[in-house]
Amino acid sequence: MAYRSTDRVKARLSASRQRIVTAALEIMAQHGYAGCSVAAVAERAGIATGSVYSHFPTKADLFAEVFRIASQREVDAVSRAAGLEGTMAARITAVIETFAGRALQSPRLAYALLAEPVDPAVDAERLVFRRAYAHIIAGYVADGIARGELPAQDPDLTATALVGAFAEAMVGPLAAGVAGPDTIPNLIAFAHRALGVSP
Amino acid sequence: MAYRSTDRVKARLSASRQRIVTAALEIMAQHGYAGCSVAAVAERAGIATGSVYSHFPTKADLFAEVFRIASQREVDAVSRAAGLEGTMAARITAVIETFAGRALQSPRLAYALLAEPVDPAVDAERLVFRRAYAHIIAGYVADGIARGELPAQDPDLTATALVGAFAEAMVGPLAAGVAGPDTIPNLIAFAHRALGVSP
DNA sequence: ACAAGAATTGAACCACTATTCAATCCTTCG
DNA sequence: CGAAGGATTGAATAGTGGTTCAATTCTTGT
Repeated sequence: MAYRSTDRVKARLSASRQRIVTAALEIMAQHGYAGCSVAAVAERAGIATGSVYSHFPTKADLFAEVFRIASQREVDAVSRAAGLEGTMAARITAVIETFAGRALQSPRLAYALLAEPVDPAVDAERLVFRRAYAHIIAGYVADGIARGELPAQDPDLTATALVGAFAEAMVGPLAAGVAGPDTIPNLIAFAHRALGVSP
Repeated sequence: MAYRSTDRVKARLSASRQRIVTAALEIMAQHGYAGCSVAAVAERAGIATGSVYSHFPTKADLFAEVFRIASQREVDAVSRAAGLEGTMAARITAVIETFAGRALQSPRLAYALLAEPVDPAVDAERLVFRRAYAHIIAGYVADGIARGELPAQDPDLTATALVGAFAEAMVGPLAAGVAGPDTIPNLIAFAHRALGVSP
């Protein structure tokens, strides 16, 4: 027994793995999923193509993780922003401003996460992403109903429908690169009506 | 000049083209876009693989047409149903019942039209489909505002957001194969609130 | 220093499927 | 009928890009 992997090596491996994920994220933000060949990711990470496969069994596994991380970031940002607010109206405003603001900041990445055609295995991760959003919003809706701020409704359906509404409303602007100045306020007004917040 | 294509031949060609489109639609309804290899379409149409290419320059062109036709069918059905109604509330109810009812009738096809990963060139056609829905709804919304049934709002944004909401609310049920019995009524209630129809 | 074994390389491989095309079959018309 | 040209065939081709693996380089413990 002349070799057993040591902490230093383990750290290097983990750093390498991290660099792969980061490289994939950067390429997605720049050229979308379409630009993410394994070779391109490896090159940007500064390793050989084949080395990707000592960290991830398949490309789909790599991008499932990439989507998971990127999505979590978005969901966390929205959750954090909305959590600071007290009323339902303020919360949903924060959700939309954060979601839309961040999407417009990184339009290519947002498009990849929301709508770009991807491998079916990766698409599954996208559904998780959308459900995570819906889950947060459903919590707020249930809360709002309990506090009498909102009329009776199915929190899950409302939340799912709102997530769809937000995503669809952003796809056009994301493709164009900019949103009209009223897009976000209009979307907020839509959401307030849909929730039934008292004006 | 010993040959010039005659009407009978032209009819046969056009019938053949039609059979290709129909075969593609049937396979989509059965196995989704994923099952639609050119070879599979040709076999179902009863012709050789290569013959597809004497009717369509590329697979993407074929499926752009297939999506266009299938989408138009859906949009027409919704438009027809809603057109029979007078009030905004009744119209949007008809839109949702028709859209959701038809989707649940052909879940695999609906999933392919709405959400399945497809070739980017075909994806573009999907956007046209969604915009066509939005356009119809935007007309109703503008009408509703003019008649004082709805509060002031941006008809295009409301319509786009509603289309996203409908699609998102259907994706789960389509994947599961069935919708809970309250999905459609709840979605109708959501849309009524979002539009601001007076109760 | 050296042997054992792990990590890395990157060019070759492979699977998949859209697309092509030489050969063949049909249709038209003199 | 026979020649001209179009339509059809389906096996071969080709482009793409994920995945593999023999060779090489690097690490570790004696």
